[in-house]
Amino acid sequence: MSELILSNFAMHIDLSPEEKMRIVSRLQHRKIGKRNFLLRQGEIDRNIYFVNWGCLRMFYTDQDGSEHNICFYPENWWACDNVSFFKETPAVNNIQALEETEVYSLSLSNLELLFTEVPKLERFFRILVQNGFDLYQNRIIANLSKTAEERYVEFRRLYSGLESRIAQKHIATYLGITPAFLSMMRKKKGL
Amino acid sequence: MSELILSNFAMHIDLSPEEKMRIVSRLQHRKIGKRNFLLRQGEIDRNIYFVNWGCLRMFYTDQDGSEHNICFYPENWWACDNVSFFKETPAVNNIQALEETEVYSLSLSNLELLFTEVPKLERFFRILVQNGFDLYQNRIIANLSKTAEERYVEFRRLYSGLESRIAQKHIATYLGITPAFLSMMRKKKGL
DNA sequence: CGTCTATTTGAATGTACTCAAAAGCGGTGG
DNA sequence: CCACCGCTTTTGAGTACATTCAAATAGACG
Repeated sequence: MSELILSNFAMHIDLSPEEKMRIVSRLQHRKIGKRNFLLRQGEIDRNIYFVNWGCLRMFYTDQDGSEHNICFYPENWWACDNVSFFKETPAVNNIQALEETEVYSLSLSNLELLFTEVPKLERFFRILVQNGFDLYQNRIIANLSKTAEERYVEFRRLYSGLESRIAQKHIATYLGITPAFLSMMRKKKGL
Repeated sequence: MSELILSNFAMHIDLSPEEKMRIVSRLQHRKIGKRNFLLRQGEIDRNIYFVNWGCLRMFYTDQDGSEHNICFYPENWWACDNVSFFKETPAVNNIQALEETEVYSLSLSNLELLFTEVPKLERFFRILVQNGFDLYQNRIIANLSKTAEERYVEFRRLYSGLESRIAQKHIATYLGITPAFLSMMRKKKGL
């Protein structure tokens, strides 16, 4: 039942059967119904989540009450508000399930225990943070230099297959455009 | 001569005089002339830089050859292409001096040695990475939800006093607008 | 002082937004 | 299983934000 997360670890580090067992024994396991929250603005993010199936989103709510999607997390992605989780400070973002979703989670204290038990994991999570950094940086570059249409194409490439699973209004706020404009763009391009 | 960098460390960790000495002894010291590069697209970023005085910028060059400023680093900031530095992979970005600049630098191997000598530094650099994450996340949110004018105001707040030191075209590409539009905006608002 | 680059200005254009209305779709209860 | 309600998507007209291009002006630097 935890094949996916183990194969995810295997992308960056080799684990012995014993190490795998140690890790699995520390994992919490949980299902979240559609539209339910794993984290709300103002709370401290106490867990890092691995999505086994389903899909999460992280979003920010501005002064006007408009939501802006920062990131999607379909199966095989790791979700958390990095800053809140590692610094143990109130999150500015929300994390919500877009579908019925199953996650494995690790609290910060369990993660730190695991780091002493399986030191290789330090490397894994460092890479994870770096990849997150990379993703954010690419996003900034895309927002600075690309049109909405190019960003849309990039979204489809990054989250291949996800488009048909989530509402267009969510894709629109991820791209930084209005749902109306996304709809028009799709029609024009026959996408 | 290294007061600024020591006060920078002191923002997050307390160091004994001995620890300070160990750190200072590992620092490289260097001056870079205006318009010179510390890192070019495709190279591996071998150092993390602390700006003692002067100003650096990190920018990305797209297919058309247009430059997009990702970040500025005036005095008391740490500059590096995080992903390239920690993963030792070719950088997609450039780092260049906008003014005659003095930096202290640490190679990855020296940094790792320092981590064993002064373990507190692990905490410091973890916070540094988290702050970088935070900055990037705010930038994404700003790009998704704010107008050019609001982003401009945010830039002036974040980099207080920097505006008068650097070319407007650099501010424009940081904001994701054209120099012409920035000029018009400034005039209209009497900013 | 001259050259080169940066900034300003203006007109025409394009990209994306707002608002409002209509159509589509999904879930829920009878 | 159908009908209805609420939310999402589509469509269109009018508008605002930001761009391009070009020319004029101002600044920086050798």
